[in-house]
Amino acid sequence: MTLRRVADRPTWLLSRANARAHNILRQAFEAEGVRGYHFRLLAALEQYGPGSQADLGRHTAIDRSDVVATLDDLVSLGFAQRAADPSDRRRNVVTLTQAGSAALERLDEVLSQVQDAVLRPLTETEQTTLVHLLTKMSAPDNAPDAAPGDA
Amino acid sequence: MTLRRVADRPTWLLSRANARAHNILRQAFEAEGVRGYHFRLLAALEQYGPGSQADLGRHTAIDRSDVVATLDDLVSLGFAQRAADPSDRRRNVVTLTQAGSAALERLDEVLSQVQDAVLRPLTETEQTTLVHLLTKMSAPDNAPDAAPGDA
DNA sequence: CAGATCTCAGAATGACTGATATTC
DNA sequence: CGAATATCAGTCATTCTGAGATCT
Repeated sequence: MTLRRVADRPTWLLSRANARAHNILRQAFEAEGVRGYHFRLLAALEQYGPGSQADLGRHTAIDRSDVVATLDDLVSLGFAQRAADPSDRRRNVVTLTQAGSAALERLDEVLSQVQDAVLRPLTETEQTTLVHLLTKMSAPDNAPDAAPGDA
Repeated sequence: MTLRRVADRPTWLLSRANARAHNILRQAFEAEGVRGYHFRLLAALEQYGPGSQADLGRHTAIDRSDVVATLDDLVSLGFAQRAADPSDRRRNVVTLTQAGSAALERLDEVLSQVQDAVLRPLTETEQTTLVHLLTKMSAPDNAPDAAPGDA
C-alpha cells in the first residue's frame, strides 16, 4: 500500500510491524489450536497459581466476560480446571493442569520462534534500541491517557 | 499487566505501543464519525482520483467486500459518489466530493495530532531511529512471508 | 468460456457493554 | 445495603472467505 496520507506515518509503520508479528503468531498458535487469550490465561495461571476468574481477568487484562468463554475452551482442552471455592461460594478456583502446563511450554517456544523471526532483520544492538524506544514511548508516566494530576 | 511470559517480549511492546496509538486514533476519529477504513478510502480517492471499487480495494488493502460497506457510509455522509461507468458496466466509478475532500483534511490534521501525542515521549533523534528500525524490520526483502526465491 | 466486478452473508479475533443471579 | 463474582447476550472494528449475479 502506497497511500501517502497513511504510509508516511510513523504510527503506520508501528501498525504494520505489529500486524506482521501478530499474523505470524496467530497462524503459529492456530496450529496448536489456541488463540492469544488462551496463552495469556495459561501464562497467568502458571505465574500466579490457582485463583478466581476475576483475578485472571485482572492479571491478563482480559475482560471478565471473555475470561469465561476462553476458560471454557481451556477446560474442554483439559488445560485448566474449575472448582467451587468452599470459602467463598461466589468464586471459581481455576487451576492449571499438567497438560495445560505442557501446552504453555510449547506455546512459549512457538512465541520465541516468532519473536526471532520478526526481529531477525535487526542487529542485536538495534533490537535493544527498539525495545528501549518502545518502552519509553509507552511508559505510564508518558501515557497521554493518564496525565499526572488527573483524578 | 505483568505477565512474565508475555510482557517480556519485544513483540508485546510493539503490540502495546500500537494499541495505544490505535486507541487514541480511534477515539479521535470517532469524534468525526468515521473509522480507519473511511480515512483510507478517502485518502486513496484523493491520491488516485476517481476509480473503480476494485481499484480502491487494491490501493487501500481493504477487502473488496469491505470496500462496499465502507463506501456506503461515505456516500451517505456525502463524502463520495458512486456512478455507473458507461464504458464498463461492471464498474462503479467512485468520486471524492468536496465535502469528502474537506473531511479528509480535517482527519489528516487529527491524525497528525495523534501522531505527535504518541511520539511525544521520544526526542526527535529517537523518533528518527524508531522509524528507521521499524522500516528495516518490515522491509519487504526481510519479510518472513515473502522470502526471495519463492514461487 | 475465463476473468473481473460488485454485492451480500457470515465468521474469527480482540475488545468492550449491559444485565442478571448469586454471594459476601 | 453496597460490592464482588460468574455468566450470558450483545456490539464493534478489522480482517477474511464463500457465493452469487452481472458484465467484458
